[in-house]
Amino acid sequence: MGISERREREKDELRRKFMDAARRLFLDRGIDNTSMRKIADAIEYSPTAIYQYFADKDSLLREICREDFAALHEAETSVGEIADPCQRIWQIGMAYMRFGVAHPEQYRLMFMTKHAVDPTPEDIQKMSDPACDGYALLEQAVRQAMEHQRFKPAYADLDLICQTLWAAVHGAVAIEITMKDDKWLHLAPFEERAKTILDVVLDGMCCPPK
Amino acid sequence: MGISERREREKDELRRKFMDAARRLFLDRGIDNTSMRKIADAIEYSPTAIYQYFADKDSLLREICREDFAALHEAETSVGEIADPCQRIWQIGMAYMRFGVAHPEQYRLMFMTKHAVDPTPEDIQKMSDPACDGYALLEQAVRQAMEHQRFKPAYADLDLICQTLWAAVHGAVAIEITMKDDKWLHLAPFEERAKTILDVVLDGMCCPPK
DNA sequence: TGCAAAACTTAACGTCGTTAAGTATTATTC
DNA sequence: GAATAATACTTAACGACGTTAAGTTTTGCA
Repeated sequence: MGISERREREKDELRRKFMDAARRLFLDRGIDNTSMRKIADAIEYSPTAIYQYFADKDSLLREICREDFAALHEAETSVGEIADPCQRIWQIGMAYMRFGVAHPEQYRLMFMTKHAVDPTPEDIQKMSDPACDGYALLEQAVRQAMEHQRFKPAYADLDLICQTLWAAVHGAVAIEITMKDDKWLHLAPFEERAKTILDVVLDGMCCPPK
Repeated sequence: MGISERREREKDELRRKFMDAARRLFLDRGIDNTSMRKIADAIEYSPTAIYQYFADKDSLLREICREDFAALHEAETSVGEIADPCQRIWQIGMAYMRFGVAHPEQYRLMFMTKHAVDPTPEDIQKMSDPACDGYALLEQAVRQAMEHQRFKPAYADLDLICQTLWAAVHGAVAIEITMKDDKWLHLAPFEERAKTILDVVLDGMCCPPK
């Protein structure tokens, strides 16, 4: 039964080619200027061939998005082990923001676009695993900091702390992505803004190690 | 010469009607589901009639956006005079965020969409006037707080402070707008998140009044 | 009343996402 | 090994989009 396996393999390969072509075009020409037709054309297939591999454009986008989440997660874990939990949060935040500005098109797709996705049970499991999901990773770091009493008494809600941190870094990235070319705004250099917001937020929430 | 004045008036009225119809549709059906054709149809004109009043769809969007900025500014000024400069910043921030979540489509257009606008000289003047522009209003409040030595010594750059505040509130609004319907996220109630991020950021940057 | 300009419409172009029908190619069955 | 069934892919088409060009009606003025 090696035949059907080869067929399977070929299908996977073509699927891969579609996704790679799509991602390439997204990055090169922007997501809005990338049509199904252009994606197919890039690998010399007819536009409708895509629909044997992806239900529609949104599904294709979602699959690419899924891979990007994995990439972000890797960027976040690349900070490695850091003893001080607050320092660790700081580094994760910086990794997040650097990823965002380095991959603006992906970031826009991941966090600035509404997707009507109903996550599969499998997704849900992955998402609560710090080894897979970026948010879970942050949660883990925050939980550690909480255990070491590194947050001021006013900040005791795990979700709220995480979402506050997330809002801060997301705001910084989103503003950079959307506004960096705007003439009328004198934005400070991004690294400076990124570091400042993390400093400020952590300074606002944390207390020194006992 | 009353005739040409009446004509002028009529042009303005029709222009208004196009803009009102456009905004109505944006709010009702979302910005992406609103086409030039539908806008024209809504007030019983042919699709191409619009192009006598607006160069293209983007121009129409920009004009609507301009009005929304005025509305946001009004929301921000409605907090009134508050003696304590940091309290004032807090209130402006809350007004900003409440505006954002109350008018998500507009907010998306205003702050989450890239516009390649070259501001006119007139625009530039308006934008530096706290009586017109929201960012200038924030800047003014921050400047006042600086004058009263309400920021920690580490935070002495006006632009950086403003942009840090902005990133925080923008992040909160943007996450709410984009993610509020996402199943897999347990977002805390918005008001809570909004208040927390302002508390945290101001707590991180400010020191008590001398 | 005739004419020029302005306001508006119709028709069209090239784009898009997507579906349905058709055609090759491949695997399976006799 | 030829006939049949399934798979993979293409062609053609639909209805929608933003926008332009050409045509038509309406209007103001001589």
